[in-house]
Amino acid sequence: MSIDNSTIARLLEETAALLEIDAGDPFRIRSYRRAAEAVEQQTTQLATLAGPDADAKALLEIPGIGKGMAANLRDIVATGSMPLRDELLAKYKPTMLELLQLPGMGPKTVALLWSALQVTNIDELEAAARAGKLNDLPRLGEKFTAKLLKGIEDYRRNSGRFRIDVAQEFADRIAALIRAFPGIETITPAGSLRRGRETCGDLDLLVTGPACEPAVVAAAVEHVASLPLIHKLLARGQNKVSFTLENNLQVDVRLLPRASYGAALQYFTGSKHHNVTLRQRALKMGYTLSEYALARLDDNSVVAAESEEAIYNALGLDWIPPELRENAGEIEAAANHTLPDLITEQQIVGDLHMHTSATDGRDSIRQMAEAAMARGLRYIAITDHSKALAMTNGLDDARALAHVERIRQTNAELQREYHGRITVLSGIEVDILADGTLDLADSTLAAMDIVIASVHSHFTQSREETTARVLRALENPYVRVLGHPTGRLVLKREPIALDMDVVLAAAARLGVAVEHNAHPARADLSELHLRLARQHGCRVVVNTDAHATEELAVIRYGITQLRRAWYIAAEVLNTQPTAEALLAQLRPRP
DNA sequence: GCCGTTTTCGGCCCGACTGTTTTCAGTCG
Repeated sequence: MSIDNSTIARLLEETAALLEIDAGDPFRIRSYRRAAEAVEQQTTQLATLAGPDADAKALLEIPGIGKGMAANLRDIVATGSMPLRDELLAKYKPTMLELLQLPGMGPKTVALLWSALQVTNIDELEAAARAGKLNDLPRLGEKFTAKLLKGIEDYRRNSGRFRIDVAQEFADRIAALIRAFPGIETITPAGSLRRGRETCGDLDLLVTGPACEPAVVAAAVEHVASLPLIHKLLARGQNKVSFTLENNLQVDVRLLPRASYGAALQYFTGSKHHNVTLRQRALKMGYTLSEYALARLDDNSVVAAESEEAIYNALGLDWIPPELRENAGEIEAAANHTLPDLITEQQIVGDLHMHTSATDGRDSIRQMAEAAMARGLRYIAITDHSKALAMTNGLDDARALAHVERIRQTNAELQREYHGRITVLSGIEVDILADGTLDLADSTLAAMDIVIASVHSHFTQSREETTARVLRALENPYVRVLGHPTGRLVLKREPIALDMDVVLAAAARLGVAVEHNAHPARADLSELHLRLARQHGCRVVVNTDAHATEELAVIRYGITQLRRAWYIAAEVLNTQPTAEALLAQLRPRP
């Protein structure tokens, strides 16, 4: 099988890190990093673009890829490596790259430890530190050693990122504690939480208000540094406090004056690459951009600082929604006034995937419907499990048909009570069996408004087998939605079990809608797949897959992913105003 | 190694914090 984009990106990133240890030209290193990111963001497979019979110019179209990098990419596709990487690996050990993950360890220190003590991996580093050998080296005293040993311990115990909903919960709790201090008015989570990434490596909280003015900020810093839920205080400066929580989530709190709120929000929201490009743009215009202000280079006078919008506008740009700030073309679009009107949570008026107490859900049909109505939805589909999922009390043909009757009845009652404000569609989530057939009879499926087909079992199949199975299921004319297509868990970096390129193309051709599951634990379509789905012209629905009324709230996370992938309302089917309009957009039933 | 309202050379983002320093290098975001 040919090499995939994320592997290529990893090799480039690895080369950049090795070059750094080798004290290579910082700008050359940056270009390798930039190329790695560009590769990661491509939706087309580079193996084909850089293959032997590909158009030589295709690679050069990608920003950040020039002549030299294109040659590297062709080498990687042909041989699985490239000369510079091989050369560096002959000199250094690949395990040295892991040392860079430890706090306080950068390329210079890794290089120093290697040349002085021949340290090549974490175990050797720990042994050297415990033996006190580090203290003889310049810059590395007792404090450094102690910090490093703790860092190694933490790294071994937990080197993960946190799901966005978990990070959000802690952000809310910490914000409530900080707000107790008089003179604090606004607390905004910035960083990857504000940008809506699937996971957060750490938490950035931006605090402002009268208590954050320079003359008095020390007291507020003291308050933050002594919060009860701090597990370990990492750093505390004039206006910054860093600490970890019991679960090892790192929190950075910054207290900044109101006058520079917009600049700070812009700066700490990132992403890093977005900010770098923005600052380059500022320089070209004779400005300098920092966390305090956009200022003129010549006399340092402030051009904009209080609001993000003022800063972007002064740079000749429309305000850019945080979800798009990844340096993936959003700055050009903002300059040309072609940023899309991203889809919003309010535009989603239906949810086509949820479970009830008939199978493994917690609440009744009526409870789910009323909760949905309270959230402003106009239609939902009840889609309980079918029999193959025995542990969920899945429905067989007879129970499924009886359940449809109950859904219809409940719908009729609700229609009367609420004068048509909510419509409950009847549906089912059927399992795609190992051979690609479904576990309920077609005659049963014919009774459903919505049939979602999902892969739930037989994960021992190969990627090719699973793909073939899904393709066969899509051929069943009753299937209208492909449910959580990848079965992916966000924090488990398992290889995707499906060839999504093939699956999405088939779904588009057959008119089967593809579900983007909104729950962060099951966020099936990654941003990359969402972009791919759009390229293929897929119909997309965003669903909660709720198993209880309160889970309907997770829709916001699904919307965020859609926004990050630049979706507008027209591209998502459950923005259709009514259940009838929605059904008309789905694959026609036989 | 990339790139061009500085276009084939000479640029390439900014500031805070830490430790072990008596003026700063390295790391981090």
